Amino acid sequence: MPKLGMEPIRKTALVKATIVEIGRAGSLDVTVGQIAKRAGMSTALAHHYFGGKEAIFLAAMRHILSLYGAEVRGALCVVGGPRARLDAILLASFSPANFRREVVSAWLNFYVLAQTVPGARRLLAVYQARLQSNLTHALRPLIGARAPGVAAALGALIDGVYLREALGPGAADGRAAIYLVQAYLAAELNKGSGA
Amino acid sequence: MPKLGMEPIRKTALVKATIVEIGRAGSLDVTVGQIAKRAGMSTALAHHYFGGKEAIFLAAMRHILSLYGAEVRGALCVVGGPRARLDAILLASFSPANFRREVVSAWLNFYVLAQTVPGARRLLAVYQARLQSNLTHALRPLIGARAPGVAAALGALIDGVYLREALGPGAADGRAAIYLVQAYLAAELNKGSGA
DNA sequence: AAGTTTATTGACCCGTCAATCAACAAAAAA
DNA sequence: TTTTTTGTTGATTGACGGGTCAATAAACTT
Repeated sequence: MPKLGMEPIRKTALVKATIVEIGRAGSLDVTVGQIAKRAGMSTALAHHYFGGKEAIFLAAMRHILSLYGAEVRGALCVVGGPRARLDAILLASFSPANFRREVVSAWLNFYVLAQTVPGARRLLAVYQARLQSNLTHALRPLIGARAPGVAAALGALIDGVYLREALGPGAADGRAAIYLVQAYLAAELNKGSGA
Repeated sequence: MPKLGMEPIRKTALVKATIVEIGRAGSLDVTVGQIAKRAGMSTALAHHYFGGKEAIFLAAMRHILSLYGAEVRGALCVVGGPRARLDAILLASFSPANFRREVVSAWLNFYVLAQTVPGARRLLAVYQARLQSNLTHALRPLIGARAPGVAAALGALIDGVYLREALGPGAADGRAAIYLVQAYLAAELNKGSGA
């Protein structure tokens, strides 16, 4: 009973199923069969629409990234002042959604993939550049020329804190992460006015 | 021509071969056969000494971690003042050895493994606790009670900077990483004396 | 009605891989 | 010297996984 216009539906179903399965496995050791089954179709169909396993993974990564991007954009377009913009970025970066098991697993494996798969590396560069740009714009009114450097550090700090929070012993707590990064921000802003 | 006392030799050969192969593959998609071949023995022997693939991986991770620990200890035992101790930790953390492809790959896959393999998670916790302890001890004379909090941030920053440097576009540059972290340190120390 | 495009699958092929085992070799112990 | 321990491997196995393909069926076109 093939209905027409199935392609986008199947593709998104596969992408979502892929993220879930990566979360379950904690790695990319996920078979096309598992993904297809969870998405409610045959393995052959998954191959038909994506052409191969790697393409499925990349589509899933793109999806994760676009979700995060949307969250940041959404948070940014509401608030006004530069300081509030920074907080909005932090809030979006450490939102509970980003600490779900599937998302954490996707990110970690994304890093692994970025070593060898050019597509993944490009995607990662896009994410980092966007974060850098957002942070720099928000920082510029506060610290002027020092903005790019601080933004770089801030971006790295966000990644590092995320890593530790996600792999830490207890349940991930976004608030603790935000608090920690805000303390760094306070130090940098203070330095600007003090020196 | 079996000589006696082969076990430690074979085991270290396997561990080193494992790290090399992980670096080559960029992932844990490495067969016992590849590892054994590089180590100059049969797959059966690898199984004989380690009992299974996961045990080989964990041994390799332990090796990476112990190398890093030794590097830090070595750097620490030479210098005197608290500020110099901090720099020593940074220097060891961002030494060229840590940016070799195999080491980067081992770390990234270590993170992935830590999600699901308890042994890997424990190992990671040990590393983080040791770093935290080293940093706190070095920071205490400089900023007193604020030391633990700043150490946590510093640890996260080190991980984050490492990640970006290792996955960045160009060749990894430890000096840039050190410079970035030192800028953060300056801000935090300045804050302490300024407020 | 005949032909084309889209959707879909079960079955299959080919390769790979972790793990096992039987067997052999040399040194050490008895 | 016989036995046991240690070292070592080739061959095998059992399972699995990615990818292909032929075949089927519904919808759309002419």
